[in-house]
Amino acid sequence: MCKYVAVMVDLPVEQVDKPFTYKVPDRLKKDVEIGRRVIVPFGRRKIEGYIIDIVEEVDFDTKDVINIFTSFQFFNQELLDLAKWISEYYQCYLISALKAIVPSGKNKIKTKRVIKLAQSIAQSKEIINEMNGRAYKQIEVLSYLVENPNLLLTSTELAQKVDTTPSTIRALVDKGFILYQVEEVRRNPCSHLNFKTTKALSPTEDQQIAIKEISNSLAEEESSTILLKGVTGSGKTEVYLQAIAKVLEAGKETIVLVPEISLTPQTISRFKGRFGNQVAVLHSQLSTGERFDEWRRIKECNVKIVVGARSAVFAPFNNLGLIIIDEEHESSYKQDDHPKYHAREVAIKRAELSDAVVLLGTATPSLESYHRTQIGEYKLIELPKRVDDRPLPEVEIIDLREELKSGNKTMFSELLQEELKDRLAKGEQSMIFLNRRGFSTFVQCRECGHVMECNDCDVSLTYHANPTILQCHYCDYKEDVPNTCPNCGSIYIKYFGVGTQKVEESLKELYPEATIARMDVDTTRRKGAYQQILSSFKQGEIDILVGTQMIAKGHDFANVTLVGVITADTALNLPDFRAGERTFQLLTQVAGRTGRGDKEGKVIIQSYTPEHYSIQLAQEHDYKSFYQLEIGTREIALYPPFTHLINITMSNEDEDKVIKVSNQLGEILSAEMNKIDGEDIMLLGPVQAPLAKVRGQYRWQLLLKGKDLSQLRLLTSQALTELKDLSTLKSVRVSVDVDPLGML
DNA sequence: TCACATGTAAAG
DNA sequence: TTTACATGTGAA
Ligand SMILES: [Zn+2]
Ligand SMILES: [Zn+2]
Repeated sequence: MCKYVAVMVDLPVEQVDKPFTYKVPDRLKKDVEIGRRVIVPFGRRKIEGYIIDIVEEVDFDTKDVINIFTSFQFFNQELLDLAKWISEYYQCYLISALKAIVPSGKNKIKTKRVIKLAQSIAQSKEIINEMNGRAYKQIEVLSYLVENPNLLLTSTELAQKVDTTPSTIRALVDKGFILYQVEEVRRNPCSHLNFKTTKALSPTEDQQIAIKEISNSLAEEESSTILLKGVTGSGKTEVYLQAIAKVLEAGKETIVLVPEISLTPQTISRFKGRFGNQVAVLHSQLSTGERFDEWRRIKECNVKIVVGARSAVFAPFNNLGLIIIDEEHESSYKQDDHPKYHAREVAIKRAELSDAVVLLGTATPSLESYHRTQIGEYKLIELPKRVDDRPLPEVEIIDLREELKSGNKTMFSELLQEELKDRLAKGEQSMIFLNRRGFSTFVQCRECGHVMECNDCDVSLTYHANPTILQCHYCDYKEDVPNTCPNCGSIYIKYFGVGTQKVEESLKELYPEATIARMDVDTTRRKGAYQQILSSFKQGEIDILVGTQMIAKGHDFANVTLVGVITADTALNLPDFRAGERTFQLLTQVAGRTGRGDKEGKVIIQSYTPEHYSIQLAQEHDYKSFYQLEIGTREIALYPPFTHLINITMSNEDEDKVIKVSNQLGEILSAEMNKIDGEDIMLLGPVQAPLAKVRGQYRWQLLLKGKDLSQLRLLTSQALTELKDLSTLKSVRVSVDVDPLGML
C-alpha cells in the first residue's frame, strides 16, 4: 500500500497545474497522507509540493519522493476539495489555492534574544538593595524584571518599558545580574491580556428568537446559510456567542470571521471571555512562523473556536459546525491578490462540504446576501431593535452647497460647529469621520498648478505630516516634500485637500481648549498606537476623535453622542456600480457609533448631494427601502446579483503592448461569443483601467458580464488559451478576477 | 570553430 | 521557476 502519491508541485504555472506521480520509498511509507508537504525531484532539480492523492498503481516510469515533512498534515480531503473548488471558481491554479489555505512559508522557528534575571527573584531583590544609588536606571530595570519575570522582552523592548537605553541593560549583563537567552518565539498574540470572563446574558426577545432559529438549523446537521440582520447596537455578538455555545455542546467547532480592522483585543476578548482558551486567533498579520504556530496549536490543543480575518476561513478543523461572518458586507473579505476569493463564498462552500451552518451578521447586508434571502436561498433573521430599546440616533443632513452660498468656507457646517461646542460644554464625546477615498491631500504649486505625482502610478502623491513626506499609496514610493516647484521653481508649493491632519488642525483652532486626537495610517503606524488611542478615547481623555474608516468599526463608546461626517458623497462619484451601496453602508455604520450609552446620539452628515437616496435613506435608517431602490437599478442595468462579472486586466510597462493584447483578447472573446450563441453575455472594453498605471505597469481591462457564471468562466479560459497560442507578446500579464467587487 | 546570447519546451 | 537543448551570432 501507499506505493505512489500524486503531488501538486509548488510552481504557479499553467503547464504544471496538474498532479505528478511519484513512487514512495519504503522508509517514507509510514508518513504518507493527503495534505503532507513533500520534496520531490522535478526535472533536474528538487522542488516542494503537496500530496493530493494516494495511488496503488501507475503505468509509467516514476521518480522517488525525496522526503516527506513530518510536522503535520496541511490539509485534509475536505480542504483539498475546497481548494479544487476555489481554483475552478476563481480561475487560478490548484497550487495557488492550496497555498492560500496552508500557513504561508516554511516552518522557520523564529528566535529572539530575551533578557532574564541571572539569579533568583529574592537574590535579585538583595542586589537591588545593595546597588549604588547612582545607577538608578539599572535599579529600575532590575526592579522591573523582578516584578515581571515572565515577560521575556528583548533588550530594546525592555529599554523602552523603563525609558532607558540598551546600554543600561548591557551594564547589568556585564555585572552578571541579568543574562541574554535565546528563546523560540511562539507568540500567542493575546496571552498577556487578562480577560474578564463573562456569562451568557439573558437575551432579549428578538435575540431569543434568533438563537432558537439558529439552533434549529444547527440541529438539522445539513448545510444552510442564515442572514442575521440586526441594527447597530442590537446585540449580534451575544447571539453569536450563544450560537457557539450550542455548537460546542454538539462537540463541533466554530470559525468566526471578522473584518481585518475589527480584529482588536476588544473583539477577541468578547470570545475569549466567554470560551477561554478554547479560542485561538488567526491574524493575517501573523508572520510566517507565527501562523504556523497557531495552526499547530489548533491541531494539537483543545481549540474549538477560531477567530480571525479572511484567511481564517481555512482553519484546520475536522468537525466544523458553524462559520460566523461578522459584518458580512465588508469588502475586505475579498482577497486582493490571487486567488481573488471572497471569504463569504468560500465559507458557504466549505459549510456545504462539511454540513455546517453559515451565519452572516450585519446591519447593512450586501445586496447579494439580502437578495438571496428574498429568493429563499438564505434564511433571514432580524434584530430590529437596539438592546434596552435605545433609539437609533437622530440623523441630520447638511447641504454643503447651501453652506457655501451663505458664506461658510470652512469644512464644518454651522450646525456641526454648534453641536461640537455643545458636546464639549457637556463633557460628552464626538467623532468626526472622513471617508478616505477621494480625500487625499496632495501637493500643488500655486503658480503653475503642477501637482506632485508618482512616476510609476497614475495618482498624485499623498502628503503625510508625520514624518513630513510625500507617499504613493499604490507602490509605497516616498520622497521629501519639495521646497520649490520642480516644474517652475516657485516657492509657493503647498499641500491642498482635506486630510485628517487638516481636520484636526482646524478643530484645534476652533476649539483650542478641547483635547483632539486623530486616528489614521499616520498615527497608528507604531505598534500598539491604535489600541492606545482607542483606550484613551474610551477613558474619556479625548473629546473629539478624528479618523477614517478605522473609527467606523464596532467599538462601543458609551459617551459618544455626536458623530459628524465631513463629506458623505465622495464614494458616490466613483465609477462603480457599488457606489450607492458603499455609501449607505458606511453612513449607517458610522451613525451606529453614537447613542450606545444612556444618552441619545446625534449624527450630522454633510453632503454635496443630499438628495441622493443612499444618503436620504441612511438618514431614515431604512435599509429595506434602500434595498428596493438599489436592487431595481441593478436589475435594469444588469449588474450583480442579477449577473456575474469577470474582469480581465492586462498590464505591462509598455502601454502599446498592453493595448495590442487587450484588443487581441477582445477580438477572440467576441468571436467565441458568436460561436457559442452567447447572447446573454456582454463584453465591455477593452478600456483603460480606472487606475491606469500602477508600479510602472500600464493597465487595460475587459469586463465580461453574464447570467451564467460557468459559461463566462469557460469562455475566459478558452479565450486565454487561444491568446497564448496566438500572441507573441508573452510579457503582458493577464489577470482574471471572478466576481470583482469594484471596477478597479 | 568556439564562446556566448537568445529562444523554447518540458518537468512524473 | 529552473534547466537543457537548439539555434543563432560575432569574433578569431
Ligand atoms: Zn506609485
Ligand atoms: Zn510651479
